[in-house]
Amino acid sequence: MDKDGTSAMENKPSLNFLEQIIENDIKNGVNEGRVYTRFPPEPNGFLHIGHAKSICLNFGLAQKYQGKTNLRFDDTNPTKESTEYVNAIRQDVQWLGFQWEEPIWYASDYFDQLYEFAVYLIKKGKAYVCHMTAEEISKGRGTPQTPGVESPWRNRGVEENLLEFERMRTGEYKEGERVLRAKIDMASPNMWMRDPVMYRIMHAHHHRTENKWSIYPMYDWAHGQSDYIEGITHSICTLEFIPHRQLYDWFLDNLDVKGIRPKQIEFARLNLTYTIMSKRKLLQLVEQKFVNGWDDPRMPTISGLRRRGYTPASIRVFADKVGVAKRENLIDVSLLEFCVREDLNKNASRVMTVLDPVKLVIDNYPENLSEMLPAILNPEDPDSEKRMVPFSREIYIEREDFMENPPKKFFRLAPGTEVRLKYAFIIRCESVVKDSEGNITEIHCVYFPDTKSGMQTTRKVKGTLHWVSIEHALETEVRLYDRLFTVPEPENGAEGTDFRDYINPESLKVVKGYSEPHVQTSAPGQNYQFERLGYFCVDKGSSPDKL
RNA sequence: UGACCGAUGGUGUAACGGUAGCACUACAGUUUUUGGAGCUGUCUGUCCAGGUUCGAAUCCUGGUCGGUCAACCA
Repeated sequence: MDKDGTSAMENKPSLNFLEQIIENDIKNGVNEGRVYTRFPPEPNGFLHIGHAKSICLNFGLAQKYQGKTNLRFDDTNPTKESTEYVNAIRQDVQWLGFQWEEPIWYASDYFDQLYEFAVYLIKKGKAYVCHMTAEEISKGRGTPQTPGVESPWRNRGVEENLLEFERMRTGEYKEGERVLRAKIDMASPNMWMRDPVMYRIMHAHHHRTENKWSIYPMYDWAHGQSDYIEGITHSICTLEFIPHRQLYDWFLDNLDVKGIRPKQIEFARLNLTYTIMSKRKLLQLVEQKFVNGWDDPRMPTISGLRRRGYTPASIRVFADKVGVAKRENLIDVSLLEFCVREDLNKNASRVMTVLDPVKLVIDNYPENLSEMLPAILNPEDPDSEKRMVPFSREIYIEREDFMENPPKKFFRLAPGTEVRLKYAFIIRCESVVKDSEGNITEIHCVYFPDTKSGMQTTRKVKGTLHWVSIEHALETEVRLYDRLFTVPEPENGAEGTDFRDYINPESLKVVKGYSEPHVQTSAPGQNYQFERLGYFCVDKGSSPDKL
């Protein structure tokens, strides 16, 4: 027994490090034991599978500890952001199955408040207006090994700073002429503490505040304060923000905040083999038309995965399985693929489709007869609905399901052998017809009427084939998606990365096939697990030529 | 050459001083009214060197290796 009175032998589910931090905070009554998280995307692109991990983390943690989660758009850089992205992101979060606390927040909601905070810091002598150029500031910052030098404007008076800051706001200066800086420590070993920029001048149109502002807060100045204003307790972000944490805390300390005090916690972002996860590069793929938009089914975006046929549940399970820790990771994309397969195998409807058809004639089946045979929509689901499949004398089977000279372990159709047609009868191959070049054009079989699916029979077969009645077949275009990239990832950096060297030409194939008529009545976006093909999504919601 | 973060099989992740477990991958077998389905099994792991301890993946010291940081991006 430990101090809590619980047995050490008990099989407690293990907690990840975030859960441990939170449980610790709850135990110690930090922020009254409340858990309030937020998901704070910048609306400058579509969300991808990496964001999905963050979404599942933030919303999942709040759910687990009876807390709440805000959706906040970090829209502090008007030149890169748009309402189009805002809408796409909202849709993706909802589709994943999460509901944020209303209303949706925007960092731009706090521009006035942030301005007041900045004035407060100026009055405390903790911030100043600097006239140096971006280049001068960067140079003055020094290097990680050597201290920076102080700006000549660093020690000017409060009144002058106030006046200058006001002029920045009213738009008197051109972009780059002035900047508001926090007055911290030019010799700090942490580069982000060497008088970081809080505001820069941008004469840009903002998607929400329009032309009201000519100064915009930097991420560091906006983020922690936004967290504070919203009452966020645990501000979860990725590892590259670790050096920013000191600054995050400095701002909060110097604003003398009271009440809920947010805490920044970092975790390792998701990396996937064969998958580009950088928004900048995804934007490049879109802009340079390597793909047809952010929601192209070959993209690792949430909307791309959705169109590809991924289910929200499969992505949530994936996010859970990859775990969360502080070390850099590279998850094998096959884990993601495993998660969809597992979900779809359990839940997706089945339908028979033949992609590379060869005609098969059942010689002893009546010529003008056809019958409807009952089939299960999903054999993995005991409550599965049934569908009726038409059967007739002439059918298509997959060309690869027949071999004239089969090797030993070939259990499908060959001259003289018997197989079952799924949901139908056992047949035996009697002969084949070939064209002048020796290609098989017809396979002739006999069937055994007393072997209809569900009947008792003593005949044993080693294989079962899928098939489609020619007369009833529906011509379908089947889209097969493979991974977009065949190598792990194009070299980092390199503005001019030529994706052509990496793109898998087989990443999208449109194949003509024949399906049973059931497909016709199905809903747009319906997932099917095609027998022997894995799954694909019948995406009737968009026109095929869009791809 | 500074500061910070990290290191457990091929890939991830657990074990919180007491049997190194789980999942994915790979491979093998088995099975089947189609499998990229099911079932069974196998392979591979605590970065190194010291120390503390009855006992170390875990604690300490020192190394090594990897990552991050010098946008008026987020």
